[in-house]
Amino acid sequence: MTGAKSSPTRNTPQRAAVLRALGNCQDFVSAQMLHARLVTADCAVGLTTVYRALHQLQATGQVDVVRDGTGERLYRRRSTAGHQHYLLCRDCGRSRPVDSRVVERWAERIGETSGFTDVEHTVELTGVCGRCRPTAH
Amino acid sequence: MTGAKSSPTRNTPQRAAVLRALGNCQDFVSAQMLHARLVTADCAVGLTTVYRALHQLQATGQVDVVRDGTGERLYRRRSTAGHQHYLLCRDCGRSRPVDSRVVERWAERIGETSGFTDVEHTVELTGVCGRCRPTAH
DNA sequence: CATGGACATGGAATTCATTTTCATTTACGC
DNA sequence: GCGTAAATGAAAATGAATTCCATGTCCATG
Ligand SMILES: [Mn+2]
Ligand SMILES: [Mn+2]
Ligand SMILES: [Zn+2]
Ligand SMILES: [Zn+2]
Repeated sequence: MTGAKSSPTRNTPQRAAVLRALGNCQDFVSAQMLHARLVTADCAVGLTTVYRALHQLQATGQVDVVRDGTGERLYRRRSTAGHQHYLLCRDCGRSRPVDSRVVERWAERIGETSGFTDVEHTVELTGVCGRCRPTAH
Repeated sequence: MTGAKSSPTRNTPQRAAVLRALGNCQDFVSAQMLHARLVTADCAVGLTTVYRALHQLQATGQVDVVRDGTGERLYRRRSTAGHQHYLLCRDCGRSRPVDSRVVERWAERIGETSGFTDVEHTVELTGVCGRCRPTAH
């Protein structure tokens, strides 16, 4: 087995701050945005540490990660345990979870029949939300 | 309608070279890889031009684009007209198209029922192909 | 209380794909 | 051939993400 090396994690105020700031965000935020907020707010945290914290949170399944159009990673705290996919507004970033059971089964089936192992999937939906839609004249 | 601005395109040897090089590739390649090949081969093309050519090809639906684990964009000439999704080997990059009709319908339905407009989707599958799978002892 | 070592931090420097700039060249309708 | 908009490409800029590394903090031990 690949040595199940539980990431050794100490509780530091910085990590707490990152998690807290993440909790205050309604929607997906980039590491940079998050860092900017933290600098503005009470507890300043280094950008490097923000990235490290986000990596850990991802590794332990506490955040969902998506990529925006430019490839930048966006993070969002995962409330309900479990895998989720989202529909994101390309303009404002607003997001909503979507029911992806159909896709999960589809991906699973491909994993079983493809001859590939460890099949993982990325599914992202983007659109323009009601608030961002230009009202017809 | 959104002004159907047909990209005015002149026929240049560079663009031809990019398209030709792309045709010679079995699988997804990055702009950088493609550029490296072109430099080695007969017809050298500037990196900038490679990027520009790929953008056009993407805009006109002549290539499929995916992102690898690091977010780098990979391109592949689209042989059969129409939308495709792929299962990629994380180790060697080998790819195979997958039947995604289920997902297409799913995405379409979400587009209709979500209150979002212009819903687009990204679906990527990655795994480890037979050739890359470490043989059990 | 030291002392030590493992873990953490964060500013600076680095990496690297992609984009921008801009002076120069080229394709092509007339 | 001419004129000009389009295209090219070298160099510089951009920007997210990572790596370096000197410094700081936690904690188990004696
Ligand atoms: Mn899923
Ligand atoms: Mn599709
Ligand atoms: Zn919106
Ligand atoms: Zn492989």
